[in-house]
Amino acid sequence: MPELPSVKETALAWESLFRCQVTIMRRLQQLPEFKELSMREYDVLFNLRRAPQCGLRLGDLNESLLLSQPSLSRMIDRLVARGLVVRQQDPSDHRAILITLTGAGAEVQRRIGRAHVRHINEVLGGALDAEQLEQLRALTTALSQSVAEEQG
Amino acid sequence: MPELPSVKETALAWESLFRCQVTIMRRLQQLPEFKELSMREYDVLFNLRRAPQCGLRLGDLNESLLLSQPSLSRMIDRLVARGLVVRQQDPSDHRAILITLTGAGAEVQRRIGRAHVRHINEVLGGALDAEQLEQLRALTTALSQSVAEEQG
DNA sequence: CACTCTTATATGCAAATGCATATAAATGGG
DNA sequence: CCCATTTATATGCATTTGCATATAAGAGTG
Repeated sequence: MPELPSVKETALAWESLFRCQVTIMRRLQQLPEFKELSMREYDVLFNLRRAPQCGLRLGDLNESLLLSQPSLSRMIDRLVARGLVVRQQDPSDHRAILITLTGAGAEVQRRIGRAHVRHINEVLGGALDAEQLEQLRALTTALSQSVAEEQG
Repeated sequence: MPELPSVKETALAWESLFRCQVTIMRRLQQLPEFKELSMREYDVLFNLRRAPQCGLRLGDLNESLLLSQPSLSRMIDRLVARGLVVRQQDPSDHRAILITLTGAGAEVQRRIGRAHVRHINEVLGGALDAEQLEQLRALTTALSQSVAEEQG
C-alpha cells in the first residue's frame, strides 16, 4: 500500500495545473474564430464530433463540460437555431434527447478546429518540447481517468 | 535549435490538460463551502491573499482570472458589499484601484481554503503518487511561465 | 499648457448562466 | 395495474457575464 501524497503536495499540483489552464485559455480565447462561436460552444461541437453517429444524450454531453444542465439545454437551443446541431428523441428512452451535429455544424467544427490547433501549437509549442508534452498528456490523462472512475 | 513539437503533439497535450481540469473542477465545485462563495469568488480572495499588503490593481488581478475586466469590476462590487474586500485609490496612479482583503475576507478565504485543500487531497491523492504530482506541478508551472512570458 | 493618445476602471444593456422547480417518461413495489 | 420514486430534460426567474462604450487620469508632443 503506497503512501498517499500530502495535502500540500496535491494542493500545489492542482494550483499549478489550474493556473496553467487559465493562462493558456486566456490566450487561446483570443483567436478571432471564437467571436463567431464561443469556446464553450465550440467545445460542444468538438465533443459531438468524437461521439457515436446516433449522437450524445444531453446529460452525457454535459459531463464533459463545465456548465449546468439547464445552461447546456439552452445552449443547445441556440445551436439548433443556428443549424449546427439537431435534437432527436432517443428511441430507446423517450425521456432522453440525442444531440447530433448537422453537416453545417461538422463543417464549422472542422474549420474552427483547424485554426484552433494551429494556435495551440503556436502557444504551447515554444514552451515545452515533445517529450515534456507527452509526459504532460500522460499525467493529465491518468489523472482524469482516475478521478472520473473513483466516483463516477 | 531544437525541433518544435508537431501540431498533433501540442493539441493532444492541451486537450488532455483541458479535460483533466474540467473533470477535477466539476468535482471540486461540489464542496458545500462553494455555495457560500463561488469558486471564482474564492479564487479572487485567494489571489488577494498572496498579494502585497497594498493590494492588487484590478487589472493585475484580472490577469489571473478567466473573467472579463467589467465582470471582475462588478464581482468586486459584490465582494465589497459583503465586506470581504476594499477598493482604494492607488496614490501613485489615480486611475487605478487597489483591491485588498478585509479581515473578514481573509478569514473567509482561510476557512474555505482549508476545506478546499482537503478536498483536493481526497480527489487527487488517490490518483497520482507524490512523484507524479511533482512532475505535473513542474510541467504546468514551466508551461504557464513560458506562455506568459512569450507574449506578456 | 493645450491637444491627442494611451491606460485603468466603470456603466448601459443584451445575452448567458445557475438555482429551483416543472414536466415527462421509465422503474420498482405492492 | 396503480402509485411512489427515480431519471432526463426543460422552464421561470434572478444573477452573472460579456461587449461596447463612457469616464477619468496619466503620457507624450508641439
